[in-house]
Amino acid sequence: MEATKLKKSKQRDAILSFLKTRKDHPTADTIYENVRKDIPNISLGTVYRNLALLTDIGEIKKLSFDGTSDRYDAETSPHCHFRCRNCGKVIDVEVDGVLEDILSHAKVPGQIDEQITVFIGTCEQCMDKY
Amino acid sequence: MEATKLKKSKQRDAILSFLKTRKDHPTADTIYENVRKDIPNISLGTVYRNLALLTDIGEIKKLSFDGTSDRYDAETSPHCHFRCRNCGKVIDVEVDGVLEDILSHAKVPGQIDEQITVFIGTCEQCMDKY
DNA sequence: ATATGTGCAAATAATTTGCACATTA
DNA sequence: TAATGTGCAAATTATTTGCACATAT
Repeated sequence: MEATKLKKSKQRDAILSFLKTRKDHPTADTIYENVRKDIPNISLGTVYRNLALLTDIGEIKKLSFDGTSDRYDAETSPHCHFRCRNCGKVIDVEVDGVLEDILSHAKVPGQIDEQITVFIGTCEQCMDKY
Repeated sequence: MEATKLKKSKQRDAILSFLKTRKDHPTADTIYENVRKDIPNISLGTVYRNLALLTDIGEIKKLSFDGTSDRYDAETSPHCHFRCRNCGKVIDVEVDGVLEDILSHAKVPGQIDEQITVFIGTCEQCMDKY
């Protein structure tokens, strides 16, 4: 929360650039396993610390879902997510205009900084299986 | 996930009726502490088990937020939530019509069962403090 | 009687943190 | 060289689970 001078770190850079290559909202652990290929002795704690820091400064977004691990997203423009109850997959959903709409209709006792919309259901692949 | 015959239990009844008295989306632990007043030897495990069961059968809803404990809501009609980043409070938001709207605009590769919208920001009380 | 529910305590899973050392500005 | 970042391991927090006993049908 406090303004503190940022120093660059190769760990943070590696975490952010890895995250930018992915559109599937990986967990901290997946990020760890991947960044490790470049920086073998990076620790999971460092991954968590940097993800928290990047989230604080708005470079990335943290997505929390029911029960499971938090996921991270380098795409910060307004969009929604769809999560498959069956396979756990999380994908982006474009809903152009509707977010602004919902914001203008919502009577909220406070100031809104951010809005999260998640659709939950069954994805096409999983529906095909049954 | 499997259909299994439900037996009634006073613990489950107490949990559900307590939850119905609250509009502030309490955590499992808060529910535990309160139900305990009536059923002193109820265990936290039982509270979690029943909350999971009630969620499965759709009697209540489970809300997951950033980092903190899951919260539970006995109000199952469509509505959104507002969460104060500062004090953690979660309150209901009425957005009549907009949810249907967002659903009809969303192009999702699958079948949607449920939709969750959370506004995140600073509540009035917290804004006054600064 | 038999399936389902419970209490308890231990186990798990995700995330955070303290501390001594490393790195950046 | 002073502030910030890291690795490691231990600690914390939330939640789940195994098991023997209790309760509902």
